[in-house]
Amino acid sequence: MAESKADTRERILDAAERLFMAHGYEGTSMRQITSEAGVNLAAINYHFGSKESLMQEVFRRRLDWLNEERLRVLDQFEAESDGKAIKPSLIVDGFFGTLLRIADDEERGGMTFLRLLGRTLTDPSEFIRTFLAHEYKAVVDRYKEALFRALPDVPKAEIVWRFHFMLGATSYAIAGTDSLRLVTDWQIEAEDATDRLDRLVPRLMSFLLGGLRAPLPQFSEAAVDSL
Amino acid sequence: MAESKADTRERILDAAERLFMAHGYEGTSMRQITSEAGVNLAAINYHFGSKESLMQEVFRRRLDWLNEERLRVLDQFEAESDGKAIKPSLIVDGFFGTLLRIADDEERGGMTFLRLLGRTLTDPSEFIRTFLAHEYKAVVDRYKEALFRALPDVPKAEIVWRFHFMLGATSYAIAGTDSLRLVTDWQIEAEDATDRLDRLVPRLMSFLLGGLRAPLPQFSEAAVDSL
DNA sequence: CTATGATTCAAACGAACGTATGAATCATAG
DNA sequence: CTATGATTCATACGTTCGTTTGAATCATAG
Repeated sequence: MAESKADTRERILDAAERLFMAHGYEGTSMRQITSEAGVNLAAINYHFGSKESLMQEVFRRRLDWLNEERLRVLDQFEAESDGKAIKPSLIVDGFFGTLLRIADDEERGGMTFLRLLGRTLTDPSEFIRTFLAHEYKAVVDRYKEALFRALPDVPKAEIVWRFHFMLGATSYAIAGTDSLRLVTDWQIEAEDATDRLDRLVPRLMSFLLGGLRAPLPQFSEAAVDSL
Repeated sequence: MAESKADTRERILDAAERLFMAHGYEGTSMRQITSEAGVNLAAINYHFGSKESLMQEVFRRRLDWLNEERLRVLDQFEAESDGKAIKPSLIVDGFFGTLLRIADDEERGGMTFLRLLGRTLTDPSEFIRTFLAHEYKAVVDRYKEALFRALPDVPKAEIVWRFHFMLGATSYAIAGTDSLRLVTDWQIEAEDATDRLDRLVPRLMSFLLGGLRAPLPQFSEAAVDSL
């Protein structure tokens, strides 16, 4: 019984994860989900209550581990650095590297979940954004604090902005991997898929760290005083 | 007559732009649009043919100017640099700065259009992505070429990736300005809105250039040969 | 074996969706 | 002023949406 229940629930979650990634929340119907999962239409409302709750559960299933792992990694860095600030490259890797390495980990959602997450960060639906914001807040706050300590000469506002920029570059890098690839449409040498994934992490890391450590911007004319 | 027609068309486009930005394409109904525009429900199908065509017209109205301006700026840089490569900072400003300065230009769509564009780059809807890709291709190709010449020591594949990352950071910076602000939730000093916008451009430019000029990534073990 | 609670199922609900229609209204040309 | 073509309008069409319902089926406990 418990197995059947868990089975149906997981089949629904898997199908929903894939379809929400491919067509978005509004663009995916419950009939598509239950059809792809091979379960009855009413199963979603029975097991999750509503489409919204299903969406939240799709994320919670993956984010619980991700956020715990991110905190665990940061704890470990802090324990190993006895009092001194952690290197920015380690902090960035703890947050973004931990996320990106899910790509190879089908158990944790793989590329499907990564793309879903990347796209959802800019999703227009109100309840999704508030849910994600709430889910992320604690972890982001800890990483921000770590960056403040690691870069004492950089104004905090600047660090927050750059964290924002890093989030954007990362989410777009994974969400757009085959959507807006058309835009850039690299006639570049066609690295095969695995290559591309293996190399994405170091490539993105270099970019993020370069941006994080870039020279501070010069603001024109007025309003320079507060710096 | 022509005025009334143009008026209705523009009222629809304005309302659609705002609502698509706020709720997404799938999340916005034709009844919401016509209601907000103060026109009859059938007006959209009469003037645009379908909801999809309306969406395309919403973008074309803004992108036509943006793409022309980007090409114009690049042409000018090339003319002024007689033969020599253009500085990366100018190229980046030509592409991303030109975009971001729309924020202050209500005539060209202002923040509403910027947010819509940022969100749409990762939109799940198939036809939207193909439309945008087609609309962007020519301009992106010219800017890529300019970057290739400006950074002859950086492998082309790397430049293409970093262009991708810059696109992501930018679109997220504008799309998420009040959505995922919750995530970062800066208790930082509350710069007022105009300040924030004035400073966003130089802040983002510093970040983008830092990322673009970052040290090249080191790939682990195998597959380093092709570099 | 029987009873009980959990799960699945087919079927239907009302609401909202994008689109189509034909008459009414409008502005202009002759 | 009248005729013509463009625009607006109220209304309806057929689908699809998320959700609900009550009976059928299943697994386990007594």
